[in-house]
Amino acid sequence: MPKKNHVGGKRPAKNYDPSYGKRPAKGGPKAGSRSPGHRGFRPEVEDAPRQKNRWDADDRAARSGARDERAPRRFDRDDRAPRFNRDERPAAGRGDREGRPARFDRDERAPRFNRDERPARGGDREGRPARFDRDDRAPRFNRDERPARFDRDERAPRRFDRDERAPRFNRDERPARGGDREGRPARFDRDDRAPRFNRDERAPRFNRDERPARFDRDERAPRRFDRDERPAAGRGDRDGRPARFDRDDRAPRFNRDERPARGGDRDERPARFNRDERPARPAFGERSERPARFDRGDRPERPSHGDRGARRGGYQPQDDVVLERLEAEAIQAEDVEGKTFGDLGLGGNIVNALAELGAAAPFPIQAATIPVVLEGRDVLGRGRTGSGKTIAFGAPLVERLMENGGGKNRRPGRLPRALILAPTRELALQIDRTVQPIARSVGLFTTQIYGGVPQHRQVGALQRGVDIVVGTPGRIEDLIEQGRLDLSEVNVVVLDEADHMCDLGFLEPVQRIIRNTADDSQKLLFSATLDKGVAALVNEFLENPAVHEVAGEDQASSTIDHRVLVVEHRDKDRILEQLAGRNGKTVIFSRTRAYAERLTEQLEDAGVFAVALHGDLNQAKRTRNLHQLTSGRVDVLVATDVAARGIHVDDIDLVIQADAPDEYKTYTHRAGRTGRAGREGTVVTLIPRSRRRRMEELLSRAEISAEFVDAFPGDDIIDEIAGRVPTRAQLEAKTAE
DNA sequence: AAAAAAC
Repeated sequence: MPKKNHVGGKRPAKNYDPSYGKRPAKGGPKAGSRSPGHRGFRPEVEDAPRQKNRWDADDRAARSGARDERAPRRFDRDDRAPRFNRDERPAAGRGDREGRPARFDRDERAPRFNRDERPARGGDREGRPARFDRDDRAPRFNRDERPARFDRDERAPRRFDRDERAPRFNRDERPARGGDREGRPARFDRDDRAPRFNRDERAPRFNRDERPARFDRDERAPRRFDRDERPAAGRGDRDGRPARFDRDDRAPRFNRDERPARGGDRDERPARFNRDERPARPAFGERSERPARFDRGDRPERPSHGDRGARRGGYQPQDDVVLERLEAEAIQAEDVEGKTFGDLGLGGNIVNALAELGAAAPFPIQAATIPVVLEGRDVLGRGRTGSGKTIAFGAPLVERLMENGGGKNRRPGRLPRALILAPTRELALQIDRTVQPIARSVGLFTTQIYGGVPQHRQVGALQRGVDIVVGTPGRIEDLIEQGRLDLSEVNVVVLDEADHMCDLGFLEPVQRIIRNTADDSQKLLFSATLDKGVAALVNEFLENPAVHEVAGEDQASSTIDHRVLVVEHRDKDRILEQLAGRNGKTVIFSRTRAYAERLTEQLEDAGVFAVALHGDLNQAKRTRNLHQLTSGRVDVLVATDVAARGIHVDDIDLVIQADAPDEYKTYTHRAGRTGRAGREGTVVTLIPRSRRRRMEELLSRAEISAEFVDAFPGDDIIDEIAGRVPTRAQLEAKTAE
């Protein structure tokens, strides 16, 4: 330290009084050996003549030395931090900070990203990997924002941030720097930093964080989005807990050991709570019967909404039990007119929160299920895509917690009392964005528990105490197994996309999770395609469920126009380009991740900005790319079925199925990304001639009628579907021909 | 057969 300061400082001894004055004074063996030999004495002796001599004679040496240190400051803030940190670390106490190196890496990362991205911007995209290009795109739109965001995201979340505040300054300054890069420092910095610091630090880093750098990125990005997307919500979490988050996270670790103890309490608490709070619950005895009934019937093969509505009570005997009740509870759109959320039994705060969310008056499915959920009954809700199911279960769920809660619910460390499960992370996030504001309006907290991001934040939130957990099965079960998530006091469980949650691969984890909730917890199952597939869950967990749907939800009342284009395989790419190169938000579905990826690149090459969404992307990219569409920075999203269900993006007016779906339910859900809340939309499915028959059958099962048309690149029908009005380029082209 | 869901 002193040496550096001295050399770098090239200033009068004043600055070094503390260390300098002492050394010579001590004159001890150590001080003497060091300082006198090298800089220790020089400075003082030279002090008098110093400045001049130095500037002249020592100039070069000093400067060279100084450069090493100063250059970094000016050019490379990244460098600086690292160096200073090095020196400081020992003092700071390495024990805890072995993790720090990570910071350095972060600093370096940004640069790296920039490098890759910049060239891309340059316009050499073609040469690069498809993935990079995508990343670049965002930059194009967000140039200014990205770099900054990445940096912020990475550090903010970290507990190290506090210590690293210096680095933060760097962040802020970097952006500017980014601009200057080209001129100079960029190269310098790169050479200096990355090689040395990174190599050494990286290895250790992996150990510390446990995760590779990539994971870190993922973790941070998501956060950033949270902020952007959930201004209110994001802060909501922070209002009470903000700065403490990091700290809290650490504590959790220590608490780990303590939790086991909790486990012991679980058995007791849950039981008591449940019994006391939900005495009204129906007896278990009936379970075995009802489920069975549900099992038999519901929708044997392909029951149609239309049929149902048309012939009430005309169902097969086995279905009668369920269906009859269903019919009895079916709500007519007319019945909803004039009703308010308050009329349905929701409190003022919740009603206001809903209004702020844009829900002024209840939709049919909401009017149908909210009162029943408030009664405490198990509910099966079926409302078509975009009909408002999230609020249908979210609002009454919060109201229920309020009724059963009381002040004791705010105590730190309280266990969650409601659980909402969703099949994808994006959907879980989306649900939370709706439920959180509602919960916050009455002082309740929610937290998201899903994979792909570090768990410490999630665990920290749980330890502080939350009322509603929203998440995906994997991470939830993981945390349960770790003893960090106790669902024993959960007395309301919601399964969104319930039928999908009963699919192979989901069912068992979901069952195990539900078994961790209170025995008599209220179960709410919702889906646009709710069918007998949920029998497995209904049989085991639901009691005398009320089944609700909205009458008249058939294609005749739909706002979606369905088309099928029969195309030659070789024409597929060009037709997709023609379709996607439109104005307006478009979602393209592919059957595989690889094709989604390839198609995204292909569209890029064709000049159509597009982003991908599939399970091969890290969570940061998934979140970011989806946000690109919602924010309007990009109009085209190419996705696998990860985006088929539940995802709501305003104003998607065209859904393109580059690959036809295999199941009618998949068709229904994909198509449901458009035509939401009564808006109009178009769904176009591309199929090879050989698939025509199969497609017709699928549409029949989905109770959808669509026009089949042979199409070739350039055909008017394609432009028509894309919503192009024959003007501009098109007219010119035709004129030219 | 694929996709999703933990690390």
